[in-house]
Amino acid sequence: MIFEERINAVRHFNRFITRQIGALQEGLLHSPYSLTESRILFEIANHSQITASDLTRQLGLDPGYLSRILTRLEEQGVIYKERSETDGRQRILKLTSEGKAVFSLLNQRSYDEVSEFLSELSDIEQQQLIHAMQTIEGILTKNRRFKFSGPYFLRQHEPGDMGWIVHKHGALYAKEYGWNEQFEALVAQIVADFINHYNPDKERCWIAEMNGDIVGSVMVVHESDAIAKLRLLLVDPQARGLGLGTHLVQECIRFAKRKEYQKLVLWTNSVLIAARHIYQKLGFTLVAEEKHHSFGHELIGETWELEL
Amino acid sequence: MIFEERINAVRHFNRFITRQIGALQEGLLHSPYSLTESRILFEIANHSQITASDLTRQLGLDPGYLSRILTRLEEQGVIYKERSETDGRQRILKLTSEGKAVFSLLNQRSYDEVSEFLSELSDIEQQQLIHAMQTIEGILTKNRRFKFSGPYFLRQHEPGDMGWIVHKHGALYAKEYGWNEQFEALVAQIVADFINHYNPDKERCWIAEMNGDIVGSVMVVHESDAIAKLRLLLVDPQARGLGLGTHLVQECIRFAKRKEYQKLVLWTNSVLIAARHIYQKLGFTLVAEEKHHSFGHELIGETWELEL
DNA sequence: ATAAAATATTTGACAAAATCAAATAAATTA
DNA sequence: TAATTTATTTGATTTTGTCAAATATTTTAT
Repeated sequence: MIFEERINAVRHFNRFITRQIGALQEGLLHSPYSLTESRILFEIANHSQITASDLTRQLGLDPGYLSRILTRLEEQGVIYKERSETDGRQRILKLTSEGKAVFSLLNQRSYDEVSEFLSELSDIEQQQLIHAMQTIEGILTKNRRFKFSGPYFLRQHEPGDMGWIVHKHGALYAKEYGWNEQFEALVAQIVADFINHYNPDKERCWIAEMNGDIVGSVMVVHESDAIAKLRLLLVDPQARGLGLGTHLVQECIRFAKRKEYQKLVLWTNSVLIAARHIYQKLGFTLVAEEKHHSFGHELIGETWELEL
Repeated sequence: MIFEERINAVRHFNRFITRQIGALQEGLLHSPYSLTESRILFEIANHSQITASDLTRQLGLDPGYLSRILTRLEEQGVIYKERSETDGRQRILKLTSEGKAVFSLLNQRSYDEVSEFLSELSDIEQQQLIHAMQTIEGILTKNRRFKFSGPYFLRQHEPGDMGWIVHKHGALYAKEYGWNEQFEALVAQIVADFINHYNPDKERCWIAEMNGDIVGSVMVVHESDAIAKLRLLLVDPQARGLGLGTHLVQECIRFAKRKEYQKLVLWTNSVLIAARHIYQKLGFTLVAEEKHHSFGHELIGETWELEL
């Protein structure tokens, strides 16, 4: 197939999917809520700490328009707003118990609709369809030209995120470096400490989300009044190459400066090449190395520091 | 992957593509025309005989809304309306020369945008993407649940369609039955005769379109004042199983009755099982058979008739 | 051949969805 | 401490879309 035909094939698909988009969401349509309202309810239901500005980024909506929709939903008694404790400008959005019932119905209808559609396809067709959808999503998100307003966005942690961090570290390092479950245990210990001693004024965790999936994390913890420690930097393979790792570390540096730490330190291992590059590029210096036998391998641990 | 995960994968893609849809059409967006207007201009530019009601079917728009958009486009001087000669209620929509310039610019911008996006992908990725898009389109259009307002629609022929009929007959019968180029020559002769002696009062050709592609055809020609002949019934493989063949033949029967023919006849071959089924189901009877050597094969020709 | 039904398009009256600019309050940076 | 940025809200307005009814023609039924 020559290049020109490929272009036309893509344009053809664009026209096709534009026509289908209403039909794809039909399950959400036959309800007193518009498609946009349903999308908003879906996001609120799936995040315990979401704010209006998160929604504008995630769904690409105008802030004023969104604000009015949220006010209406609040009047109808499906959501309520709570003043954020870490930032007085923000309002945390949550479903009321009535809202949960409403969402559950919408969600069920959409689920059933897709279920019914899928069940009419053969097993092979189902596999082909899902594989094709994942291929398209993968290729479109990797390519920045198609970003809406950044392919990913950062937020602070909320319940459930810590489990993701542990799971992802365990799975990813096992797969890429062959590390054993001792590593997952170490990560579990770190997040347990973070939760138990969390001090919002001095510590922070960032979660990166892309298309509704969590794709990255990092945290800054209090070591002493002068020293902050960066921990658990992770970028999911599906989000690599987007500058997400750098963005996360920059966020940590800005936070540490703002909170008047004098030094940001971190511990890593020499095999983690991609992470090392980021630290180096952002001005960290390697101050110590030591061999250790951990996670089933011979490793070289490294301590890096950044004067703020 | 278990069934439940598949459902969630599809729903995830639906949310993803809903977000992306604006970005996908970005090339059309930075212009004085809205996405809907651009889609309308695209359809008008690509059909020399299109009407407003065709557009409502193709694009799924409200007739009143569409009428107003068309009036506006006419006031702006990009399109004009012409009374249809075969149906006084219809207005044929066409681009003015200014409209052609406007469309050409829009079209070029959209083309360039996609071209630039594609060129940033590797050859493998391009192939994967296009294959995935075609897979999705194929599976979604075959499944009636996702239809907008019927997966296909019928219209009368317009310039360019006859070439498609010849090409498609040649390619399809060569592929499925191994017929040689003699067959394509015969088809070419038939369409040439149709065009040269076309009598709108007594003859008609229908073209079926689906997602912007032509996927089927059939024609009724005048044999004598009492006898009409059905010719060149064709259904593209991508549209099989939708009842299109039956629909096309029914259209022919209705037309022949209306025009007060007493009999509708047709000639076919015994190997064309699917077509035979349709004729039988709609009341045609087999009145004659004869062996003949044509198109490189030994065939049994059949004559079918329907009393009207 | 004529009356009734269906189709293509237009128009009027509205409602819903979305945009833009400006205002306010809190947090961050210089 | 002042200036800037960010999150949210509000007012004014435009765009987009829906629904029902009207008109002209064509098609179907009798």
